[in-house]
Amino acid sequence: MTEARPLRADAARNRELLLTAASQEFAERGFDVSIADIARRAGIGKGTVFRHFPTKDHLISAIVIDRVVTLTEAGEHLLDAPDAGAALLRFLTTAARELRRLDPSFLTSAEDPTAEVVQTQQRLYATVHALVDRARGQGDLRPDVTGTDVVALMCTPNHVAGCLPNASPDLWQRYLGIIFDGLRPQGAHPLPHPPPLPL
Amino acid sequence: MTEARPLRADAARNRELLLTAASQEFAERGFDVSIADIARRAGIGKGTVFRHFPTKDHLISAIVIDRVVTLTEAGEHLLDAPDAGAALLRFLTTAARELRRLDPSFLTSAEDPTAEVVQTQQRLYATVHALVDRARGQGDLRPDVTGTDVVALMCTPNHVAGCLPNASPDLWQRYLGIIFDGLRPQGAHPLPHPPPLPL
Amino acid sequence: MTEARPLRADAARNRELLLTAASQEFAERGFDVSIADIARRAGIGKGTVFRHFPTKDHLISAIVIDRVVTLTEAGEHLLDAPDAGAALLRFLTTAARELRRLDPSFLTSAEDPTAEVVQTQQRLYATVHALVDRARGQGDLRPDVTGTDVVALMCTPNHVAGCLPNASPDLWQRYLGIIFDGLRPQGAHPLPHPPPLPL
Amino acid sequence: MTEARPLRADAARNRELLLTAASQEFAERGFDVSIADIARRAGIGKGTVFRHFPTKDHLISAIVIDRVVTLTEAGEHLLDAPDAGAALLRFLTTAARELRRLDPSFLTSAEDPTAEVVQTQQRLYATVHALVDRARGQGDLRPDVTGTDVVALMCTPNHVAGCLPNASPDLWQRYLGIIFDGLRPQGAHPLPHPPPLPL
DNA sequence: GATGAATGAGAATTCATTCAT
DNA sequence: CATGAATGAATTCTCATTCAT
Repeated sequence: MTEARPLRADAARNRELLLTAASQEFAERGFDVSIADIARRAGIGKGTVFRHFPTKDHLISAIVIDRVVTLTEAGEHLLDAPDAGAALLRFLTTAARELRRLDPSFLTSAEDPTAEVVQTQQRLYATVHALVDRARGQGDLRPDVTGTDVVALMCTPNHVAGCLPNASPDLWQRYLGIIFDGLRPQGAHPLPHPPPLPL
Repeated sequence: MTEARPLRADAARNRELLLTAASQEFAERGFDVSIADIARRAGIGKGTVFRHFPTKDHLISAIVIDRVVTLTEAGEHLLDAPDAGAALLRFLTTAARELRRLDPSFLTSAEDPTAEVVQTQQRLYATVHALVDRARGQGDLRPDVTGTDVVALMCTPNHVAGCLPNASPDLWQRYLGIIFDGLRPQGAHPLPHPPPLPL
Repeated sequence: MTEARPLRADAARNRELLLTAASQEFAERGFDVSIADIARRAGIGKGTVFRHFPTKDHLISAIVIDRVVTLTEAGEHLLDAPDAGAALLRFLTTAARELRRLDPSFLTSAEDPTAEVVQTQQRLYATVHALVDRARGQGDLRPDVTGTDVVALMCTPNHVAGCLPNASPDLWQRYLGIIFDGLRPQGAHPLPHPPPLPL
Repeated sequence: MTEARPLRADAARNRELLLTAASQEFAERGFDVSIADIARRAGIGKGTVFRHFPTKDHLISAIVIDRVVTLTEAGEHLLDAPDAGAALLRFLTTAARELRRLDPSFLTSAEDPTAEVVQTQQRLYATVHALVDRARGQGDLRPDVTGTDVVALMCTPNHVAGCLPNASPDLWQRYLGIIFDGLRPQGAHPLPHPPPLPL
């Protein structure tokens, strides 16, 4: 689903180094880091980056897609869990861990999204919607919250933690706790704005 | 401690035009907009921007400081309000409206913060802490949430709304509602991570 | 027809330096010279080139257009000359002098030609066709040669001379003489291939 | 003086594939095509290209030399033809067909020409001079034209045709016809510039 | 020998910043 | 003071060439 021809051993290793370095740089410093910095961190040449990904955007896409697919698969497994509320919370925990600062806006706002991007997106959305519907159905989620809301909220815990310097690396868990409490039906106040259009 | 020399009338007017234009550009397109675009929008020359602010970062600082001061003053006024919970909510509403995409991380993460930056920051933090303490004291806020948490959460509603393409300009209100519900004491679940160090 | 707002004195001077340097570099080394080389030769910064012309192609266009317009105007004046054959020869002499190695293929093969490019082209073609028709009408040109042929032949003398190392700078005149003799009706042999499509 | 060691069968085959592909690419798209494109067209690896030719320039040289040798041999055969004028025309026809866009300027303008290059060049020049002398001697060529002139004119027909977009692949024949008429003694006008130095 | 992955010099282009007008 | 022209560092991307497999 991702690879076609088997990569040579060294190329595969470099690809991993590259993806790791890029992931970290993107997570730490956002998508504006230069390819040169990524290459340096990966310990490979600048040109090698472009051999693996024809464009910086392709690299970003690949990383985001990889994370999103992992996340989506985790979500799909959670659809079987008996406790739908706990499943949603676990999903959001995984989301925060996987996505870090790679907010899905990159997926949604790509200029001319690849078929792969579109499909990845939709699979994610469908999964989130299903998780949300189940949780709502079991009374574990406030009724006025939609799947699209939850998609938008996925990266929030990291973003909040990122606002604080010297934050502990797990601080996001705290904010996920707060936000998830805001999503529970108990003590929910009516929301002042209608839900966003579905993606 | 702050600059005091009176500006010539036209210079003062240009400064206003510039600040307005920069505010809007930053809010709409982030800090990556070019100085040229800002100058064009302000209807002034690029060089004039640098006469008023020696550096793009200084301009950003000035804008952020301006917003933060406005916000802080609003917060200070709200310290008198009888209903501390409502006051905090009103404060966060103002914060979302004022700050848009200018998250305070710019303040907290500046390389070598000016005295002015530091002071602005601290006045804001003090105010938020006071608002938070009052709300907590009145039982309107869950007891395990700190002022620092609320500082970090200030920009969240905008950030969430920004994850959705074609979002209504007021969509942040919806997410503020959710988050604020998460901050209420009713139905709060214990948080899995201790609070961050105070700023 | 070329400029709109009057340029500042120094900018105008730099523009001239730039156009001159670019002309020479293009003429001597073809369109592949780097912008850096052109800037160096002009004694200006690389960035300045892009202030004057948003793109390398725009610079090339500007130069070619300038030359072609000059040439076209010369051609238009020659339409009044009594001796149409001599007029055509004089036109081709001017063409060789003006165009050097900037063959019109740049005009004809631009990706998405500007309105200005298209218009410049067409004015040139119309002029050449008129000159050719007049010369043919007066019996100074072999009847099987078209205006399009002459357009294509315009840069030939320079190209031939360019094949020889250490050629005298006026050597092209020799090859224009030979080619022009080939265009005369006297002793013309039937051509083995039909004329090209009109441009 | 030329390499003699026998190539392994497959290596010899690859060399042929490479030369063919490179010839075609150079002829169709000029010397700027990338080695990668040539290798792809030849169906061999990029590295193989460099095993056969240490440098892109060496490859170009080899191609040009190959063509020029072929052409020279054709010319040498034509020295026996009874009609020297027709022989020269046939030679120029072959030249246009063989050289396409590979103008001899590559030979003459190489940085530090190989012994092989020099020798190839000189054998060509000698042949052209001989053909020209014979033709002139038989009264089939204007007396003021030299062998060097003809060398320089060899690629002209292709160059002219190349100035027109969508030209028929044989359009060069038309321009060879015109140029050859310009080389005939009938109706020749005195040339305005002395002949170039012999090569 | 053949292959294609890796490399880094160089190209076009952008943009914060400086400085002549 | 205001302006916008000039500058060069930094960025993305290409491609000849080298080298591990």
